[in-house]
Amino acid sequence: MKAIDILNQHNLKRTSCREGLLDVLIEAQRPISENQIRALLPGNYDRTTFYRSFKTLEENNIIHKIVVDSQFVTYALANEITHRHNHAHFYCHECHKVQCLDEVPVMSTPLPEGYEALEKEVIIKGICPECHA
Amino acid sequence: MKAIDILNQHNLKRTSCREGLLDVLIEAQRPISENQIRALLPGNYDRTTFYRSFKTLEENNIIHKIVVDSQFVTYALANEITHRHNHAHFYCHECHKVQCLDEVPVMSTPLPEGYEALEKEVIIKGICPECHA
DNA sequence: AATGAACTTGCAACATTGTTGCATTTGACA
DNA sequence: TGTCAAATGCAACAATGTTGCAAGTTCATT
Repeated sequence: MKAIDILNQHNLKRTSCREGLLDVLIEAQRPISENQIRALLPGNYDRTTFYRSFKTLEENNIIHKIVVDSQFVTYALANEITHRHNHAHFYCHECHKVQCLDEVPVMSTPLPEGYEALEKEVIIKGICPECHA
Repeated sequence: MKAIDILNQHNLKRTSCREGLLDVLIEAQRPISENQIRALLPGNYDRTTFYRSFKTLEENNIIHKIVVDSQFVTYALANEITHRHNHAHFYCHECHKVQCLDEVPVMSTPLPEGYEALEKEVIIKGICPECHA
């Protein structure tokens, strides 16, 4: 699926910022930060535009945001899996990379009476395979 | 357990900021934000002092930080339960309150080969009992 | 192709959150 | 009470994110 198709599918205008942003995320295949995206993105977009693009894409469930820490936010393409199910994320303390664990099921947590769950964010922090000595 | 005792137990100096901060968190009995703490805290401490106090208290496992969103961070007292086990948090979209779900067990997620989990953050977002019509 | 309405962008200004270095003050303990 | 390490307040700065508005684009329709 190409960036242009995604935008068309959602009736969003095809602008170079949105298209570039999506291209970078498609290419990356894992969650990356705003700065990483900017480094990979040809052209120099205003921060405002960037944030507004993120917002639009997120509202349309095209991308999703992963808040690892208040100072470390990443974005990733949403796919059929991430779209339908909640899924866990892994953050590596060594290499600081974030991964979507699509294949890891997020157990439905039994909540006390009266609570209605709408979304669920799971972030597991530790050491990833690549960083294990 | 009073604020003073907690500080002594951890060999931390008893300063009015730390003591007040802990008093407010003990009183609140649920996670609250920096601004909420400040509103409840007599005296007017510098932001720097506040942040450094949070850091110290967190490093000593006296409090823990819950990042609901990059723009919404709360702090809560750590207790025996939260200290020993991972626990889930609930964020209500209506009243914007955060709760520690001490009694809700966080399932140990089976990770793919090679991943080592050290911490796990679970935030469930939805509607809390009080906000249900 | 040209038009036009609606949407998107860039800019300036601002708000919030968090950090660092340094001089001053405070707490703990002899 | 004096001493020293630790904590605080201040100033300056950095990063992240938002808003209003003027100018530029996109896209469907002539």
